[in-house]
Amino acid sequence: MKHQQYNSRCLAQSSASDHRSAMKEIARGQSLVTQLRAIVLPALQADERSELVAHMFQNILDCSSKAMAELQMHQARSTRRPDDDDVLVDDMKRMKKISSVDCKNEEGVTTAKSRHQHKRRRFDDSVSLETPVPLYDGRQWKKYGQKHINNTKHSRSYYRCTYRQEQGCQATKTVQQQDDSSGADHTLMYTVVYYGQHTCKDNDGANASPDDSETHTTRSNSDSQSSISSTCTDPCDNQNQTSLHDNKPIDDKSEKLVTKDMYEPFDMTAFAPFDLDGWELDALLRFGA
DNA sequence: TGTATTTGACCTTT
DNA sequence: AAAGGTCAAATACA
Repeated sequence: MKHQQYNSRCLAQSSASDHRSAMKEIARGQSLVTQLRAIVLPALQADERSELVAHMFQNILDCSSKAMAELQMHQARSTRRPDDDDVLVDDMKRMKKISSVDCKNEEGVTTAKSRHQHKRRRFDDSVSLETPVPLYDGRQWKKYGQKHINNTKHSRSYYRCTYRQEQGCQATKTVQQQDDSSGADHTLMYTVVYYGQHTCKDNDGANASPDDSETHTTRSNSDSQSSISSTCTDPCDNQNQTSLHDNKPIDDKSEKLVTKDMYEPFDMTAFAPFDLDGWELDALLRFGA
């Protein structure tokens, strides 16, 4: 009996590790497809075929996302131990505690306490990948914070799905430039960690109103050291910010490149290099070179 | 003027 | 107490 329990636990553990390595591979595949898309799409002319290619890239990414979700579900099941029930109970208690303080004052205004109840996220709920194009993943993200992380040169940026409010999509991600990212090939690499699954239905833009199509707008801001665009253009790097396009330096105007509709799969202008942020263009061109 | 981003403050977890 | 995650007022931009 004990032997049987031991065996089933071993099986569960090996299966969990299988899942982890499979998830890693899928994440790697996603990263590669994303990078490939970033190279291929700008090179195509805006015609029906390029739309088809964009659509196919999106489908590939959607498939791998679904596979990832399946694996996560299986992993959650296979690694679940009896004492996890205690954890669940503990979490429930905590939730109750949170909701109990989620009160409003007499004027009906949410208090500071209720606003700032948030649990630290669990790393095992996440999928991380490395990419030179951290925002170019076919999803629409809205930045909600940035934080300097200990022992790292570059700050971490926090993004959540644009459709969080409209559709309650809980997907979030963090993006952080790797400290050792300026290697021999000068490719800036970013670590992107995804938390939660997208439950929104917008990704082909079909359900989004035209006004919603743009969410990722970054700008260079001389008096601030943040934003993703300045993650790679942190104060130390600012001088190095030159456009690699035709090796021309960025002028004042192009320094404020705005990415409009860059995640709109069927809008081919979205993939035009000039629609990319300076840092993205930089990463893209370096990677493509 | 509306919207997105920045950034300091606040909160939870470790 | 330190670190990480989130909020929301301030700010910047189109």
